[in-house]
Amino acid sequence: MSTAARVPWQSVEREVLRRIHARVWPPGALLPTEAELAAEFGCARTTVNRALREIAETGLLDRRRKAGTRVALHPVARATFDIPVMRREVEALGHVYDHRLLERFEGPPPPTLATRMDVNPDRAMLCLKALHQADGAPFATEVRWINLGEVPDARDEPFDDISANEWLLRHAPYTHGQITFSATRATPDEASTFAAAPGAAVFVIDRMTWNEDRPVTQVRIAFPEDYTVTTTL
Amino acid sequence: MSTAARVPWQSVEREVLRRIHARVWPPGALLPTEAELAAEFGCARTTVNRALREIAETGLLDRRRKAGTRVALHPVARATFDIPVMRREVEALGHVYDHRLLERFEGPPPPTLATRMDVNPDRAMLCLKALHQADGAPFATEVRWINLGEVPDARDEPFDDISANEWLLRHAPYTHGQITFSATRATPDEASTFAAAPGAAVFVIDRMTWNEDRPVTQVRIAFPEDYTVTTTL
DNA sequence: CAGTGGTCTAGACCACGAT
DNA sequence: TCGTGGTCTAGACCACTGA
Repeated sequence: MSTAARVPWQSVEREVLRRIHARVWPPGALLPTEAELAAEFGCARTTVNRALREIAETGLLDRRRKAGTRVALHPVARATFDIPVMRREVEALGHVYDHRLLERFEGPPPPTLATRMDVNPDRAMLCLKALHQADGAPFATEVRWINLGEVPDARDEPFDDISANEWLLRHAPYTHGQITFSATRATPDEASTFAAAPGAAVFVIDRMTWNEDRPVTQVRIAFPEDYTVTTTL
Repeated sequence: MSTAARVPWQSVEREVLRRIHARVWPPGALLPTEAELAAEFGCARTTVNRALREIAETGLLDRRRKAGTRVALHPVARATFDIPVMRREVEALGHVYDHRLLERFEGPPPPTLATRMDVNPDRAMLCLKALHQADGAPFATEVRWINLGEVPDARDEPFDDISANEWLLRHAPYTHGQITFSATRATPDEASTFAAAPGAAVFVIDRMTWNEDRPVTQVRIAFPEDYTVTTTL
């Protein structure tokens, strides 16, 4: 057997993947039932189920009761990214992390943000503008709005020792969120911060989080042109 | 019981998540063992295992034999993106998809690409430049290199009816790949295609795939500024 | 060494959904 | 309707790793 593996469900997974790649089961093909595969591989159906479920999670298999398991016709590439805490990302690159709080005030959020977060546009939120640095050089800029109705303690936190992101992770739980990647032109502030030409491209990560149905925070992080987000398939 | 759920392992998952969010088990806290939780919830240990394993996959729990299960101290945001076939993405937006092959030739790859893909820089590859359109308007530009040593059939395919991506999905299996997101300035070609100012920002998806250890294809897809990639946490 | 999670098994019941 | 996957259970053995 070419697919040596100590863990049975993983060896089943490998063999199934091998057959898919080798076109033994081409796109659209119907696989044998779990029971049949269990008999073939000499293991319990539970083990086959675990293997097929893992593959189905990657989008390569399409499983439906009664219809059976098919090789996906349009295998969507499903990529998982880890969005680390900025400090850890910088340190993982071998640099010394530092951050500076550039500006801080309480005020009404911009109308578009109030709409996006579904908050009262007249209620003041806490706005923080910060700069993340690697070895003393600008690494990313951050503009953050915090919903003081949900996180009142933020008012008493200076955010000079600890970044807002790290503080929020510890003090303000969130149940779900949304992340958006995009490219845009640097604002004049960003361009000068990054010592880039006016109108240079920046990579933007926009992130909003909620605790149940209550908005917690929204942040826009801008990286200079050479920044990339990478993952493996 | 607030955590109603027909499926037991999912109700265990919800209850554990609830306790994490409610700081019953704050970051760093040690959870009871699987056996203890199984006794508390009145279910089999297998069921608790399934629930905790699912949570651990999101990065919220840290599990180790003997050490037990702990709430992660630095919960990395783990986001999964679906990178669909362009046709489907455009159609999902309610537009009519179309694509045009702009240029096609065989030649040696750029040196940087040959290095990245680890191919012989003297062996010709197939280069395709294409434009993806939504309702007749430019949606994205694509520059693709195909390794003819691995996919010789590509030479005989006109790529006028079917996009290279869709054709490759059907005819050239891949076992793994790499995806990189970045922001950069539009090339003059891209700027004129998108009717944007010279040097405008574009969002770039760079993707390379391998079949086992043999490089299959590399593609750079550029989107105009208003394009975003979004996911939920 | 010993405690904890990781996994396997055999059998069972059930929900979904194609026909 | 009834075949298929989804899940649960009870018990078991084992791999890893902290003390």
